[in-house]
Amino acid sequence: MELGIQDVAQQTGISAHTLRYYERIGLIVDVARDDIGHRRYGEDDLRWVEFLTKLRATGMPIQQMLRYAELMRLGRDTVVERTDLLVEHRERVAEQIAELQAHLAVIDHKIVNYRAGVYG
Amino acid sequence: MELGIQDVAQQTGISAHTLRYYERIGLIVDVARDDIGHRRYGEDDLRWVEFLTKLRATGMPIQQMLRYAELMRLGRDTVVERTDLLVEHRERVAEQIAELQAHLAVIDHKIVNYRAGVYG
DNA sequence: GCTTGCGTTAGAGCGCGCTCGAAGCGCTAC
DNA sequence: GTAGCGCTTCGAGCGCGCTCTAACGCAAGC
Repeated sequence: MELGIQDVAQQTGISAHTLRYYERIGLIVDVARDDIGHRRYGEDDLRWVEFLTKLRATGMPIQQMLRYAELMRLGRDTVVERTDLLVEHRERVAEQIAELQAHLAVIDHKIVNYRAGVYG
Repeated sequence: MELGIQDVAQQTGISAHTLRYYERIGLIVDVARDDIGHRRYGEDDLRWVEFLTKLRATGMPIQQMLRYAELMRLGRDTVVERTDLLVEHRERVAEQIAELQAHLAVIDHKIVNYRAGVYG
């Protein structure tokens, strides 16, 4: 099962432009090519891109995603470092969620006030 | 109780540069000046800036914050529209939190796998 | 054989939200 | 009086993550 760049774009929600950009900067590597030079993505590529979208959507900077990608390429010896990286990221995201919830409570409070006739 | 720009910067975590920028674009208006032209923030200003930080931290675009600021200036007739704006924003933030939590679960799963000796 | 359409590359440009720099003024300390 | 600091304005610059353009190639359809 091999996919063209538009297939991957459609399935991941990442534009073809951005997929090429990710490859250029090294976030995606070793994408196969067909006889006329067009990219052919395999299932592993698709899974990788999908994981990237999770990291990005949770606010991981591209530099860190690059580091993670590099560790993947270096093989299983890097599992501990990969785990550490993800754990650190998880903690930042958890904090971010907590902060969002706190701010949301303030906004909710404002909404309640407005509905109760407080005009300020 | 009046505050200089550095006081407000310190209390809100927004730099003096950014406070001036917010004023330039109209997010903050009618800041008093002392006899030599320096800004003097009152308590209302401080509360407003603090509310702005909540909106920003939850990802509200500056254009929308400007709209909200404008509605505030237009007085109590705009309470319904202000409420609508905040309710819409609240919903977006709630969605964003849900999405973050879903992505976090995937990352957690990856961490668990790594710790269980799954190397991929 | 020529148009249409999707792919390729390298590099420029963009939108957002700041962030900084330059030039100048007034106050305080020495 | 002069050095230094912190404030002022206005406009330019920046960092991030794309996003788009230009110029071209191949391949299928009419």
